[in-house]
Amino acid sequence: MITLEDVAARAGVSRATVSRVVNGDTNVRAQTRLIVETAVAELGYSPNPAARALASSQSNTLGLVTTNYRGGFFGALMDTVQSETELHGMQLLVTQGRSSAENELGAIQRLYNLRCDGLVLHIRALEDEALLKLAEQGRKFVVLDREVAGLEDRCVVFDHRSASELATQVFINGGHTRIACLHGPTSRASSLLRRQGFLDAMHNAGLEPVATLEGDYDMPSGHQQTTLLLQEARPTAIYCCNEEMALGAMLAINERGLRIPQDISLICYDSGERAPFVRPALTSVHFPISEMARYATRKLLNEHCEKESFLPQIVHRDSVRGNQ
Amino acid sequence: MITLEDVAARAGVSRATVSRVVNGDTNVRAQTRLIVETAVAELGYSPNPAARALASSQSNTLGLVTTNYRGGFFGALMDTVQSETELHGMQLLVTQGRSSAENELGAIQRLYNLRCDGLVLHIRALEDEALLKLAEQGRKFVVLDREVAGLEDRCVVFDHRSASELATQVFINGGHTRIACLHGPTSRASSLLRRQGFLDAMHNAGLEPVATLEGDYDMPSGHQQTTLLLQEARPTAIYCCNEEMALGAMLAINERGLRIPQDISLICYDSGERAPFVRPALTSVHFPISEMARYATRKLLNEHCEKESFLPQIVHRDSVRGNQ
DNA sequence: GTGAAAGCGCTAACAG
DNA sequence: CTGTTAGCGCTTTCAC
Repeated sequence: MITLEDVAARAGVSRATVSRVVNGDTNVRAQTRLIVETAVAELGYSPNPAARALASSQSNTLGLVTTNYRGGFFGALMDTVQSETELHGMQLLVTQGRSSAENELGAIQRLYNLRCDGLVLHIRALEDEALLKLAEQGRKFVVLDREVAGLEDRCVVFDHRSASELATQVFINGGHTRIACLHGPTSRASSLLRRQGFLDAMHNAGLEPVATLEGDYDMPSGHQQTTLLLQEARPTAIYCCNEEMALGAMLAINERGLRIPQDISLICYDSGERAPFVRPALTSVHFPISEMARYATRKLLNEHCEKESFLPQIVHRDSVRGNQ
Repeated sequence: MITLEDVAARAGVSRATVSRVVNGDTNVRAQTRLIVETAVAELGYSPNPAARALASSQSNTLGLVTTNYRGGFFGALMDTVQSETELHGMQLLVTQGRSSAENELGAIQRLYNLRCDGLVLHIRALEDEALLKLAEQGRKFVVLDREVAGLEDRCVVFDHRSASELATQVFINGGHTRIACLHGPTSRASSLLRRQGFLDAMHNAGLEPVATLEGDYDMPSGHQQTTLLLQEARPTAIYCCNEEMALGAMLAINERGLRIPQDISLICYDSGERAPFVRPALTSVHFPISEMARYATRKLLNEHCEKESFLPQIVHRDSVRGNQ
């Protein structure tokens, strides 16, 4: 392995100087810099991260902990956070919390033991107090898509309630009155918010929901709940709080011999993975997880980045009937 | 930060001894071990990976490079490789090759520069020669789901041809004669193999394919190709070379007012993400990527693990009509 | 603008 | 079985 020493010898300078040019220190004469740079190139030198980390007591590593790796927008999330991390010349370590507070905390501890310089947390199970305690210990982290009281400045949030309200409003504006909502587990704060947005919009329009059904954010539960719904009621519009459940709902609607949007209109929460690709393409309310993840990573790396807020937006596609 | 030194002082032993117990060296008296262990626990000591890596010139890190992070079975792949890596007390670094030879090589180099002890490569674009050259340079890696001539012992492979043959055979045994195949890009070796298996089975049965169509392994292309197919021909069975295209095919079939399996039977290549969850659940030929990934990781870590081979298996579900 | 020197926290011989 | 002693390759004062 080529070391700093080798490069220094080749260039006829000291190790300190090589270190300076490699790290972009400006206090080096242009000529010296050039000599060193050629030596680096000729030798194919690449700094040893372990030595660097040891000497500087910075690992140059960020950590990402998510609930799980499967489905949903995990790929997009990881992609975004990693791109941003690499843009800063750092590397990313990723771990999953496997949907339990215990595992999530374990993952976090592991990452800190690995000396990560900071963590992006996209977790659901771990309680606020644990996060608060971590902050007290001086740990550096940001929380993605979750509001923690007392940690507002570390949280990158999205207003799920008004996003849902907006989505529901599309139906209402289109003249729909018999509207159902298929939401996620009531054990999750963001599910509750999404449902609330729906209820608020209905209430403000003086409308009674045909039904509010609870699913698991997966396709089978979307299919099952919608099947039950269609047996008992005759909604003209269904609002699905994520894409997977919307796929399940589509299946159930098709099986029943009903058509979208002629018989039933559909809007879903959009992570951009599915909604544009099914037929009919689903009208949705966009959840800008990538943008949020990018901002979260920047925030972690750079204390003073200007505050951004993320507003829900409707993406009109082909699954809604009515005078939009 | 608590160091070895601190623990040594607390326990009244030398640093070397602490290092031994932390690393599970057996040459330590039980009593000494106990004292050290309590000191570790009381102080909350956790070894500094950078220092460790520097001193031992092993990073304790494995790398995984994949084509991309989105869809397909990436989540399962990453999950499996990481679990196996952590089982060995190591950590995993993941990068994507973004489907170009250049990027894939870049990702590999980056990971080696980061001093990864070994790499799991699940890549498509990079040419065999580049891989051969890497091997010559003494780089440690295994190749997942790809056969590289001259590197057979580092490759974990699956017989895509016979998997496809097996799948097609299910249709044939069921009495189908008008069978079409929707395969992936012919630029990819494994796509070609999957198509070949289909053609072989048809040929052996003395049957002429209704059509062989090329898609992009994504849902829109599955939808599009199937739509075209149904305009021009009337197959009773379609074999789809991945799940996403099968979803697209299902949509097209539904749109045409046809039913699965009454009018058209469907079988797909199965990565386990989708096929079991749609309605009707899709009969498929299982591609055991998780098992293969686990084996690949073990192989990377342990030179002498017994050879495993992975055989295609049919998972019967509800999308095939006929006397199976 | 550049060099000398002192570690960063750990592992790995080598003694004893 | 345990301690001593060198480094691992780099960053970082502090002089010059």
